[in-house]
Amino acid sequence: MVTKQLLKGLPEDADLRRADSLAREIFSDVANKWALLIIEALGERTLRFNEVRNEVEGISHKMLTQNLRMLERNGLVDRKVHPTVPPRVEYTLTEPGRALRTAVDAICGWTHQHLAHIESARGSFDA
Amino acid sequence: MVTKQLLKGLPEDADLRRADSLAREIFSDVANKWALLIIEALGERTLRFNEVRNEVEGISHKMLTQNLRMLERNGLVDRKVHPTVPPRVEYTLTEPGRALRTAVDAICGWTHQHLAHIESARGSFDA
DNA sequence: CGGCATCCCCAGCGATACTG
DNA sequence: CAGTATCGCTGGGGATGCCG
Repeated sequence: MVTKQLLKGLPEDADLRRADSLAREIFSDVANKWALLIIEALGERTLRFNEVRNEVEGISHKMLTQNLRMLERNGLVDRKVHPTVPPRVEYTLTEPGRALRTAVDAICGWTHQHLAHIESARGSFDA
Repeated sequence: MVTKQLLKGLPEDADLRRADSLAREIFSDVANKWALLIIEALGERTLRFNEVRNEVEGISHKMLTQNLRMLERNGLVDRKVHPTVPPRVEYTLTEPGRALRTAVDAICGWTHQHLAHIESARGSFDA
């Protein structure tokens, strides 16, 4: 199984341990609400900072910068600064970013497909 | 696009607005590190509370209960209590839970496939 | 064993303001 | 317009202890 190391941890080989802890780190970076929503918002497009902000409902200026930095650092988004005045900064998904987006799409799709089931499950549970 | 409403929000129809806010809520529930790791840990298996705890590195007792409750409430995991002493509580993914798991698998797979790329991207960025 | 409640603390986040 | 910095709060989450 491809995820074995991510979950089990504690392989004996030192290189594997390093790779695994790196994988955990990346997973933690990426598996959070804002990061996923930003990736989904970017899609195939190139957006400016405030355009992303408008696409991602409820995100604060600060959270957006933080997450964009993190995604840039991990090579998931490309940040292009145009040296104009006023500044113009454009964000685009890189190839790895687009690859991850298909997984995010799957989650979004899943969410919509199971809305009804979940709503009724909640109904039963809350009773 | 299947995710349009999740991202754009503000549809004019009242029912759509409700559905969309519900979708956002579910997405926020599900798109977090611990929930995804728990789903991945369960996989096709049935695990007891402390077994899940052992599979999910670093999760606290409290976080595990909270997330399991949340997943149960949303109908993603089934919780079965055996009235024995000491108690025995088993958790299993429901059908929707297993469906979501394929998306989580994709993320895990993606993580491993891009380890090298990400590591080098970090190297450049940090310089 | 698993769950719930309580306490407590720190990091995460929002708000605000200032720079290029 | 975009980014950084600072401040202040609140709530997330860890630790602990007690029940069924």
